[in-house]
Amino acid sequence: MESGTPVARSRLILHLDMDAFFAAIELLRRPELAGKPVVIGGHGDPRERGVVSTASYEARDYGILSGMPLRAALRLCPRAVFLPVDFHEYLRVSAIVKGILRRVSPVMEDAGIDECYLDAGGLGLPPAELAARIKRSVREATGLSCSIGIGPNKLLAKLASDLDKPDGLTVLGAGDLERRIWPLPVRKLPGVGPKTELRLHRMGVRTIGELAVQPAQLLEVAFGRAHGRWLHEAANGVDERPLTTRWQPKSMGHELTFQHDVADPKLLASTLAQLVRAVAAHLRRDGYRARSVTVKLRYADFETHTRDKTLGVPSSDPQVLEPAALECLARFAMDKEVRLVGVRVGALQRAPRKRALRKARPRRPARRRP
DNA sequence: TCTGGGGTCCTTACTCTA
DNA sequence: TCTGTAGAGTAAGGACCC
Repeated sequence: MESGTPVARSRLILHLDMDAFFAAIELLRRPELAGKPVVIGGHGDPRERGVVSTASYEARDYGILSGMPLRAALRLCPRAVFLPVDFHEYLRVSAIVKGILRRVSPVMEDAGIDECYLDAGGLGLPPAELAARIKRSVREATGLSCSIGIGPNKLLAKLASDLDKPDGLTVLGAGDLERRIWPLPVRKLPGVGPKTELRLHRMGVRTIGELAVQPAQLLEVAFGRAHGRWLHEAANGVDERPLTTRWQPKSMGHELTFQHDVADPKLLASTLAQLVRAVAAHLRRDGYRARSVTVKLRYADFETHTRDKTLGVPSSDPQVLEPAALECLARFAMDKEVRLVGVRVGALQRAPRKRALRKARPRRPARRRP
């Protein structure tokens, strides 16, 4: 564990990350699986199409990682226990953890089902003690362990929480950027995925420290303005992003990967219609209307394309959304088999609130304009 | 031999309009 | 009236995150 004074001005941000969250919850429900390699993903059948959501630390020892095809995980460890994803249960536990955090500080950013940020400034407790208390509360309430990182901004707090996993607690202080962050591979930086990593490697940049000394202008030319600037600032530990305490959805969608590739246009259209109805129900449940509809197809060769349409009037009505989606579908080339179809609606607007529990009344005629 | 699903954000290209 | 252009809106794709 590290402790020291925060690197920059006044901010003190805490990042909490649950350890192997899905797998840990399943182990809690099935104690007999403790110590065994457990893989959570898809419907729990490793012969089906699907990927690994989370693997227990024992499964990770076999090289099983999140995002890996279930079939590949099965080959790496045929004796692993495969379980389906039980999202509802994970959401329930997630809400307990977030409730604990919100009671500590109202300035809390929900950053996914198993992680969040907290503004830990001005709470009157030394950072390490605060973190230890939170870890204890989470364990008492859920039986689960988490890792916590504390730093002067979201970026460094997140990197800190990853330095000592599982069940870790890291406070990054002055001088820790150069000593503890710069030696890390660039891939550890949020915003550096496989493509950016490869391009950086080709530039001879392998560590965050090597990235930090690249001229900002060079990175902006190579990666575009926004991304290039972020890479430069992030590598230097600079991150001014505020905590986002309220979240508004910008789009909603559903997609489905077929167990076997599909060539039948009727099956494709009926599947799309089902997905549209589900999305429309989602919109209505949450009180939104959408003005754009995007249909996505992934062909058997994994090539992925989208077609979209902007509606004249925002809607959550499946009778409006479905024809728009089918119109998009008709614009695709159908010369290859399809493995995935999806629909997403965007440009969301809040639907006017309905007066609930009121009996239907004859509608007042629309008022004439003067 | 394979590669889920739910999202966000950014870039580029194109079209329309003032 | 013609031409050039800036900006908004739209469309499509790519990269990334959990």
